[in-house]
Amino acid sequence: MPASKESILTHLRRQIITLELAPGAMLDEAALCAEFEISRTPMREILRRLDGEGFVRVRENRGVIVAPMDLGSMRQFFLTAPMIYAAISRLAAQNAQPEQLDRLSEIQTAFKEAVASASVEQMVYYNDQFHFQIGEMADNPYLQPSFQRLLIDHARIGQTFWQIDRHTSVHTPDKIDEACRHHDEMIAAFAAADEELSVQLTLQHWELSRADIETYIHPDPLALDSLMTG
Amino acid sequence: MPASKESILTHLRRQIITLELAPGAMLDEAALCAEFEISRTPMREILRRLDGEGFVRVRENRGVIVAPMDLGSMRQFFLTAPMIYAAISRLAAQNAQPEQLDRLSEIQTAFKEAVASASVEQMVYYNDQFHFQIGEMADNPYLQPSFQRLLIDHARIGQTFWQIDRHTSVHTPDKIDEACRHHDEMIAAFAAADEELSVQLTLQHWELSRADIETYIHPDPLALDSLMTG
DNA sequence: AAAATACATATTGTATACAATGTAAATAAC
DNA sequence: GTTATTTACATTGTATACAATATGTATTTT
Repeated sequence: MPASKESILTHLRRQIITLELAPGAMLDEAALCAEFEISRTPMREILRRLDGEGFVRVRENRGVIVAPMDLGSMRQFFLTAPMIYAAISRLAAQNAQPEQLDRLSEIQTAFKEAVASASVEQMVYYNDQFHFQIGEMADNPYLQPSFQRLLIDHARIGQTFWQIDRHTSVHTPDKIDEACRHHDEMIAAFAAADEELSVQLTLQHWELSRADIETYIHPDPLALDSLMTG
Repeated sequence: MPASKESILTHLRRQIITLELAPGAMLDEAALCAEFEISRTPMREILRRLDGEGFVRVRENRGVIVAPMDLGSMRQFFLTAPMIYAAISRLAAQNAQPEQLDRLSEIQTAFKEAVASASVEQMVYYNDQFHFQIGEMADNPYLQPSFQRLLIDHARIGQTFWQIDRHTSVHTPDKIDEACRHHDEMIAAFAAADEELSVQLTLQHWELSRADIETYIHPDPLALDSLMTG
């Protein structure tokens, strides 16, 4: 039984934000057709849609690659994210519908389960879903596309550093617990339609993430003398 | 000779922002194929790309329509535009390349010609191109998609009110001259990499546009007594 | 006569064959 | 031995036939 287009889109989006498909990786059209048991026409449509959403890049006559993550856009990412996140958060507080808040709580439950089971991939996925849902709540067709592009790279950058965490065992579960608490507080702020609190919490949440990433970009230098003399 | 895909995209984008294709209008796939002498496959790709860019909406099994302009998103438009415009402007001042500034000047020349020939459609088109180019200069892959969506509706709203202008003869060429002067000053500010001035001019430019539109939404009420007694 | 169903038609979506383009290996030229 | 050019192959793009879905009309039912 061939997969539905919607499910294939979801599957590929997930693979990309969890780095299961690496930035810059070539996507083989024929292989994907075989994998999902559909013909080239709808698969090409899916890939072009993912291009429109910023997940992949379709290059004329030269195949499709997963959207690269270069250092240049990293700078733009840190510059842009807080502004858009704050704006989305304010709008979410203004416009959140009860059913949307329920959905947000559901996602948060799934996120907590992922934290409990220490699955980095699941954590990244449900964290992304959590913020995506906030974007839905904001209900601003102009900001949405930028916000969603930020989420793609935020997930991928986060995944990168959380993976490093696992290897180095440097990881502080405190950070994740704090992020989780932020989520709970944000849900409450949205439900209370408290714009200022929503923005404030969102910026705190961003700062936590930013500082975490920065730690790995600018780590405390090694003690040179001990290396030289030890 | 069939038209190239790129030229078809440009053509349709232009028709949409100049309201030659009205918001909500049905696009007949077969008719477009005949018009541009290409088969359905590449035409469908074009329409889906335009969807990704926010020009049209592809509805599953129910055809393609020009992106509608409802009152609800109008509010979001006025809320969002100044923030994004200011951010793009600042980045453009930071990152503008000489060739990009040359191109911006070229577009401004074309805009002035449109003003001189009083062609509303041409004015809207080159004004859009002018701001689009500023978006290119900003070179921020995260903001670009939101900015471009704002430009689509800004062009269409502007076109709407300029057309009313023509009918009512209420129009003040001063406004257009002022917008034109803003453009010149913005070019200079970008060239000087003066971020603060760029942002300030952009917000002035926005305010001019906003006030102009508001005049038509909230016109001075008619003098009731003169109607009753006249 | 109004509502519901079934049918015919038009439109959209998918599969696939064919054409065009890019890539890489092999040969030729220097 | 290195660089060009040619040629074969793989991949991407396009046209078109066929399948599925929606829409509007005619027929039936109440």
